[in-house]
Formats: sequence, structure tokens, C-alpha cells
Amino acid sequence: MDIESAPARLRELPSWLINQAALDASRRVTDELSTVGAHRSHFALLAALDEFGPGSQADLGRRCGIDRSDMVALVDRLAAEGYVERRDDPADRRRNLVILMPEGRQRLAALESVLAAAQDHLLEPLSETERERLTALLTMLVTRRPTSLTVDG
Amino acid sequence: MDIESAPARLRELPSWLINQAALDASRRVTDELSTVGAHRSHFALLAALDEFGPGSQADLGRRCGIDRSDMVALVDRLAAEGYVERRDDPADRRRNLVILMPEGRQRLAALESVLAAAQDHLLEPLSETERERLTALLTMLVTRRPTSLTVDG
DNA sequence: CAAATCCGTTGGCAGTGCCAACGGTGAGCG
DNA sequence: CGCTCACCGTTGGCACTGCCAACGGATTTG
Repeated sequence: MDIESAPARLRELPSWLINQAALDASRRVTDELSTVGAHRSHFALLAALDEFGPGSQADLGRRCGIDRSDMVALVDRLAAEGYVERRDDPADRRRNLVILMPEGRQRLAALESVLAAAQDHLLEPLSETERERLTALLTMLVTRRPTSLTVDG
Repeated sequence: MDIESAPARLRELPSWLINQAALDASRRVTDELSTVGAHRSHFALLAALDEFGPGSQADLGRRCGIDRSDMVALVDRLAAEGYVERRDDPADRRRNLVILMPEGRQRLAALESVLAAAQDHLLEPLSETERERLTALLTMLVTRRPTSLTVDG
């Protein structure tokens, strides 16, 4: 698409830059993950389960930014693949308890390394400190807090 | 969605941060533009016409990152609104010449100010220098060149 | 003149982020 | 206790976006 030849007013528009970057990032990550038959949401859910332990679909979805209606098929699939189990929560019969299985932990590690490689390709034009700066700035942006620990970093 | 409560492995994943930022940015920009009955692609096309002069739909699309199949409806609409004109290119009868009308130039200015406000809201958590850094980093990322004029910026 | 390339246009497809609504369940409060 | 409200999983659907394939027509290349 040759971004260099885009109109200056587009090239200088932060929202447009962010969007283009996200397009590129999504393509790369989706491609890499598809080589191992995974999707982005798979990593998100497995990571959430690993870090927070078993939880309801709604909770896990809230943490990952996944709508609870989309969680249904997601848990279906990861359960079918043996990475998680969906059980009835005895303490609250409205809820399902989603549980990370040992195979899921392994899967998470595999996806993690695939993703690490994808990040590396994605961020290839940036030096190590530039990557850290970008991550810090995006974190501020996304959390909407001027943490500003990076006055000089 | 409370990003702070997301799994650390998600919060620290650049591709995920970029995606979340793009989601937020798109929502804001789309919302603001919708108040004046415009879409993101409208600004892109008008800016391209203003900067490069009349051009074929394919050319303009290439510059803006818009598929040529999507350009059809876009030009249809902007032409119906009187902002551009679609003419036959006498020099090459395969092409249409898309031309910016005076009303289009005015429209561009209007969209520009709407967008400026949206950028400001979007980037509100960042200081001025942080905004410049972010823009520079994203530009490097998107153009895929380690320009690195920002060693200290 | 033949083949390859480009054009605009139509139609369609997959992924994503949502929302509404439902029956079932739990919590709070009178 | 009963009533209301909020939550849960699930289904179904919607709009938008970024793509791709294919077509007839026009142009360029060889």
C-alpha cells in the first residue's frame, strides 16, 4: 500500500497511524497463530486462566475484553481441544467454571513463543529502547492514565 | 473493559496494546465524524485529492489504503454530496478522474477540525512530547523503516 | 495482432466487535 | 416469605471493515 505515498494529513494523523499499525499487527499475529491452528482469543483466555485461575465465562471475558456472547464458542473450542474444561459452578448455578487443563498450560506456552516471534517481526524496525517506549506510551494511552514514569525513558 | 485487570501477558503484548488503542481510536473518530455525517474514508479521499490533485480511483485508493472495490461507493457518496466529481479521463478511457470541488475543500477543512478534536481527546493522557514520540514511533513502525531521528526525542 | 496489464464495477466472504433477548439463577429488601 | 433487580450462559443477529474473484472494456507491451 506504500504508506510513504499517503497524504501527509493522513500520515500525521495519530488515529490513522494506530489503525494502520493495528492492521499490520493483526495480520502478522493472526497469520503466525494460524500455523498452529490458534486464534488470538485463545491466547487471551488461556493466559487469563493461568494468571487468575478458574473463573466464570463472564469474568474471564471482562478481563480479556471479549464479549460474553463470543466466549461461548471460544470455550467450546478450547474445551473440544482439551485445553480447558467447562464445569458447573457448584457455588453459583448461573455460572460455568472454566478450568485450565495441563494440556492448556502447555498450549499457552506454545502460543506464547509463537507470539513472541510475531512481536519480534512486528517490531523489527524499532530498537529495544524504542520498543519499550512504544509499549509504555501505548499502555498509558490504553489505560488512560498519564503514568508518566517515562519522562526520560 | 477495565484494562488494568487484564492478564499481564496480554497487557504487555505490543500487538494487543496496539489493537486496543486502535479500537479506542476508531470508536472515538467514528463517533465524532458521525456527528457531521462523515466517515473516516471521506477524510482520506478528500485529503488525497487536495494534496495530489485529481486522480483515478485506483491511484487514490492505493495512496489511502482503500481497496479499489470500496472506492466505488465512496466516490459515489462524495459525488452525491457535491464534494467531488467523477469524470471520464480523456487521456485514458479506462480511468475515471476524481476531482475535488470547492465544496469538497470546505468539507475537508471541517473534517480536519473535527478530527483534530478527536485526536486531542484520544491522546489526552499523553503530554505534548509524548504524543510526538508516539507518532514518531508509529510512523517508523508503519513505514517499516528505522528512521531513528528520535534518539533523544 | 496477441498477450498481458490496468481500470471500474459488482458481488461476495470472513473476521470482529457489538447488542438484544431469552430462561434460569442469585441477592437484596420489603 | 415474595418481589424485584441484577447476573449468568446462550442464541441469533447486525454493521463495519478489509479483502478477493471475476467481468467487460481499454491500454500497453512484445
